[in-house]
Amino acid sequence: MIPAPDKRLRFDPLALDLEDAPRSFFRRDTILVAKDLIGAWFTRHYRGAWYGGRVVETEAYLGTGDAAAHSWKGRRTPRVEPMYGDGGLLYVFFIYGMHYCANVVTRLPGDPQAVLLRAAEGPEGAPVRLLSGPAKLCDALGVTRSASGLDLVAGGRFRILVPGGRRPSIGVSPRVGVDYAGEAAAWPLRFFDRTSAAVSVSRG
DNA sequence: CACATGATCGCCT
DNA sequence: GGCGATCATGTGG
Repeated sequence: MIPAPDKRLRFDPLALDLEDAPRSFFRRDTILVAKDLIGAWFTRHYRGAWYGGRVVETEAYLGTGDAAAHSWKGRRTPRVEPMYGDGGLLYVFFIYGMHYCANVVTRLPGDPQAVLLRAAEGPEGAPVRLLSGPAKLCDALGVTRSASGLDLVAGGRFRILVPGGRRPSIGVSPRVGVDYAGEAAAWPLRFFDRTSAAVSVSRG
């Protein structure tokens, strides 16, 4: 069973003019998806109510040629399997013995790329830093291993809702915590909302 | 089977 | 900016 989300993340999607991102949104180029997820809402439907936050920080993981990606060199294990699925799946992994991180799978089946959700802003009234980090985001929304592989598109419990119109000003930097990845550690694949106070670490 | 390590965080200095 | 908490996962024997 998936843990309950933090009550402070409850919100009303109807008040925000949001719509479900379609499959085609996720099948696009991973860097484009990572940028377009800034400003989108990562949401969870739980016991008749909606919970979630507006994504303000992401990282692109580019698949078999990216030394920082779990699918580097085609590595394919039960854990990583959702990355090999269709764009729009959720990929959750456990790290450091105590934390989970959530990724949105991109591209087509067999092309294991994804976008890590690093930080979000909760609805009005929620503590500013409640979702400011990939593990905190998962903790607050109740995202655990059992959510890995779920489809974000099929009208299920977890969804990505995108706003119309205006786009935030987006900053770019290298990814966090991937120093081991050689040349790939310097690639500019972290994206964030320049105006958000909820961005997890320094603003490169 | 055993072991090394990590897409982290918060607390300490 | 260093460190400990704490364990699934992958790799190698």
